Amino acid sequence: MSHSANPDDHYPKRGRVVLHIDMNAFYCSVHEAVEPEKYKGKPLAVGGNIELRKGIVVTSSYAARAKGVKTGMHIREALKACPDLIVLQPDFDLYRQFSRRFMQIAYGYSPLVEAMSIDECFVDITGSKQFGTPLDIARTIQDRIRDELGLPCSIGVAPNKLLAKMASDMKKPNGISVLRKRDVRPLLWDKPCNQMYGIGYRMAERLRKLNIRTIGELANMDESFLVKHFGVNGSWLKRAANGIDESPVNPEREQSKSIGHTTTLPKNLTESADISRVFLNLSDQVARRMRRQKLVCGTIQITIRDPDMKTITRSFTLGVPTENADDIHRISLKLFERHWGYGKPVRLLGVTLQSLQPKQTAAIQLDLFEYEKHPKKEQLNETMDRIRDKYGENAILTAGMVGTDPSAWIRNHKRRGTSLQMDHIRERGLDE
DNA sequence: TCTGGGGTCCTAGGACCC
DNA sequence: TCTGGGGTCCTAGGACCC
Repeated sequence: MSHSANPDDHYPKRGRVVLHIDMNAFYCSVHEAVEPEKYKGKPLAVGGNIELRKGIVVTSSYAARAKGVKTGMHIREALKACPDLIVLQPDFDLYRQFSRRFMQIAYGYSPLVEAMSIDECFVDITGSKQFGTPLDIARTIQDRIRDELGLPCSIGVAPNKLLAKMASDMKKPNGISVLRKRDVRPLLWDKPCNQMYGIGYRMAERLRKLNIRTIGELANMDESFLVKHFGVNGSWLKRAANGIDESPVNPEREQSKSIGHTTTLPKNLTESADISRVFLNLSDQVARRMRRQKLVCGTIQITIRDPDMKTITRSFTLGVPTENADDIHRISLKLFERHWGYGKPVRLLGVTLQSLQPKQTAAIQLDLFEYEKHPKKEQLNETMDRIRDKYGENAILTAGMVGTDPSAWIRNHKRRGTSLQMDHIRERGLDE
């Protein structure tokens, strides 16, 4: 494996070694791993339900990609390109279990694991010499994820997060790529700017207007010129294009800053009864997710999208933070009525909780007496949460949640008993 | 008969306070 | 009649990411 007997030789004297693990076609791969006899090697897409106007490909398997299926494509078009495509509805509880398990494997080689999203993480292995060279460790992790979970992944090995992230992208699926600072010039400088992590469509356009098309051109720009045009972002741009990134791998992901749910409605809605029911279901689900993390929210934001895809948000800050679905429902409706009103059709509705803080600190900061004004309600919340954890979201429904209209689909998936919550990983780290 | 859903971070103006 | 400067919070929107 290693060319040198001493792994020491493969670690920098100064500086870090960072891995970026990127699961390949994650959602589809999970379904293939769980039911290989049905799905292994088949053209597969995880996507929305066309009947409910959610007909978009979220992820597709490599077999499907080979036939022209792409993320973001309408299911209809995907089926045109690949008639034998199997379309599956997403199962996020299942994905979260596998997410946790692959990160746990990485955690065996360093405590510095940062969950970046459900299918990606960074691992700082600067201090992991006892497990071998960086390449040894990357291979071991990749093998174990394949053997123990049945999932493919790509791994980037680099001196920082930015390069590790870009390295994991270079060989898919099942690749391992090393990207050192000296590789940046030959490998990245001739690539267009938007290939750089952190530069999206808009920024690339703005750069193009300044005649900056490649990462190399960006790297060689005058910093003061970039700062003049992009403010503080200017220095970041130049440093990134030169492969410089000091940001640490942070295993202690702070608590969530916001928790939200949005849903595209099966049909545009205008009626108050329908809209109220959708907000009730959204409020209920979002409040439950917040309580699971033992948080309360100070601000409630709603999202409204009209049939032309124009989206607005409106928010309201409470005097006293809450954890109750009915408070959230009441405020959401009030915001909707104040800023939109009935009769104007809406295509999508959402509820997002912000200004989150631990319930404990809220209770201390605020007058405890004021806060515990409704001890019975708190007990009721806890009891109902427990029952629903055990028997599924539909075990208890409040009046008004039930509807023949499919807004109820929001909670229409059963929770598995063994389901592991990403929320908990975030909250307590990986070694709970 | 277009274009899902979950986030983070940043900006910018106005209110309000000192 | 003119009018500083700093700071925080709230609100709305936009860019970017997976």
